[in-house]
Amino acid sequence: MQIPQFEEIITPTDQTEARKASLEAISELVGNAYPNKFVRSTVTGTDDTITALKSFAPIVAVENEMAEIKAGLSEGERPPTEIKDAMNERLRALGTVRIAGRLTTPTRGNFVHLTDGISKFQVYCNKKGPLALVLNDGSDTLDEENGWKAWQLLDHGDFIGVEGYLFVTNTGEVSVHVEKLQFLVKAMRSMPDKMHGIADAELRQRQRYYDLIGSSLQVEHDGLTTREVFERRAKLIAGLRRYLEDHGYIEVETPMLTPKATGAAAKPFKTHHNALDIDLYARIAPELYLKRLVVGGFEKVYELNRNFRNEGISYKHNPEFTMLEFYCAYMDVNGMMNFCEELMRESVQKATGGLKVTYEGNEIDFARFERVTMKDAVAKYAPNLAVDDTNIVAAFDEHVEQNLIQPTFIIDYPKSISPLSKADPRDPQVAERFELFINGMEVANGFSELNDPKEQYERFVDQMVQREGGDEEAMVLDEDYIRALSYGMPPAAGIGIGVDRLVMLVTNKHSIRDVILFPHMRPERKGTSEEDN
RNA sequence: GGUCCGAUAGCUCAGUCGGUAGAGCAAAUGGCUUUUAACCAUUGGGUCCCUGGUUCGAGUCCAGGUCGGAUCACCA
Repeated sequence: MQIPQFEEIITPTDQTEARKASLEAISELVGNAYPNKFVRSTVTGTDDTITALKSFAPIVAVENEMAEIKAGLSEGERPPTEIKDAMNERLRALGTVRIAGRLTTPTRGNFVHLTDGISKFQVYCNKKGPLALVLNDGSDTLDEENGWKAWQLLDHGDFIGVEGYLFVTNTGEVSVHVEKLQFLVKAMRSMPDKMHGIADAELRQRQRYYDLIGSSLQVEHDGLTTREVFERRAKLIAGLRRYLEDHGYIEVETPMLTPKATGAAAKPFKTHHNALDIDLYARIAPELYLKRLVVGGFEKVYELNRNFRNEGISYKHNPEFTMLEFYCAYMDVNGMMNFCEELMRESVQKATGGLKVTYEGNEIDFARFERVTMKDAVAKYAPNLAVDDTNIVAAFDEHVEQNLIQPTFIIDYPKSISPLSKADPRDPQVAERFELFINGMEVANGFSELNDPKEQYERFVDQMVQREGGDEEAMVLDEDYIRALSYGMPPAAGIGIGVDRLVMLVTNKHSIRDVILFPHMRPERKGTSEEDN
């Protein structure tokens, strides 16, 4: 086995060497340069994160008042000392603060900013002191000389913890005047460009941590920072969960490793269980498991987790993607569309604060969802095309899909391509099924669930025949699912929602890889030709 | 998988007709020490993605490959 050397992973450069030297010098001053903890103050009432402190009302008030005063001053004129003194008295009354974070600016001079990844807080250090240096055992000594020495050994990107009092600067920024300095960890590599962040998409995705650092240090932004994209993603997902919980749905987890890959039309990943000596497949959909639970009496059930499909990668496809799937007993396809609209409205509102989002120049309005039959949609966008049951889906894909910008439910799918869906009572060739399209992307797929075990069996058999005929994505017969249905599944509607795509829409990201923290990529390879085996 | 585009310093990017490898930020050294992306001066830093070819000479031209991006196909 070839184990790479540390230096092969952390390739020495002038930057790493300089930082190594600075780390050694700091170790001489403080002992172990990797302390185990830093306890933050609770001036804000809770843990004083930088974000909490930055948005703390008394601090915001001082900054706002200073901004007003400064607006009345001429360029370069300093605010009156009495006013500043009064403010500083208010700030000092808040007590001693202890905050920690990453240095966002090189330490040339007395001022630096610390960030917690979201907000920045300014920190001031004066070599005239009083300044204490905290040693690794937590003890500290008043020692301006060593304290200032340590301060100057700090590098852009290091983590420090500081203790001190709050004051306002001439430019009106509330800052911490450092009285005690504790070194927390050294950043051994240089930080990203502060104006541009990480522009290289490959670097951004392979080293998301570096991208996140870069976006937190970056001075100016167009659109959301990487951090904000994933916070918005979390809010959207929390909103989805909240809405379902509030409406009586229960969250479950069904197998990711399954003996049969079925419940959707897709190619699976295959793996092997050694102890049982059986092949298993990463699930392509949780659908059939969730409906087994409806049989068992879970009337409202949902699962929000990953599906895996062994197919191409594109701006809207990642091999593993997050799907929200849920089922509701006694509901049909129309009830499900209504519920889906409300669910999306609530969640989008929670994530973005509104119902309208701008996506690649289009304004998408989640307030209105249209419902159009597939036949009418094709007739509208390809009026001169003669369509029948055999070519309508192809015609739809080719001529209609990319035109559906505003939220649109396409309804009345051919039954032949909907093997788990009930037929429309008015037309046996049509399925009670919809797909939701937004900005030309399929975002959701739902239907009235077929619950007649005999008919479901026959639909599976049709699929198996197509499979034999070479359609690798035709569904696999699941015998236990037929058995489950034979115990009786109440009428029910179900839906699958592509969460990543919904996140793309609310974050204005063109690529699914920008809304997945660690998207799938080919393994990195060294540029040399020496690798073999 | 097809087509098009790209890869140069830690990061962001220039590099003209094929003729000694460049800038800004970051880093080092010295100065400054209430500053708001970039204070001043000086210095160091390169497998120009890899392999091969053409040429007196290749970052630059050619071929093959690697990785990435866009797009098409398939899928959600």
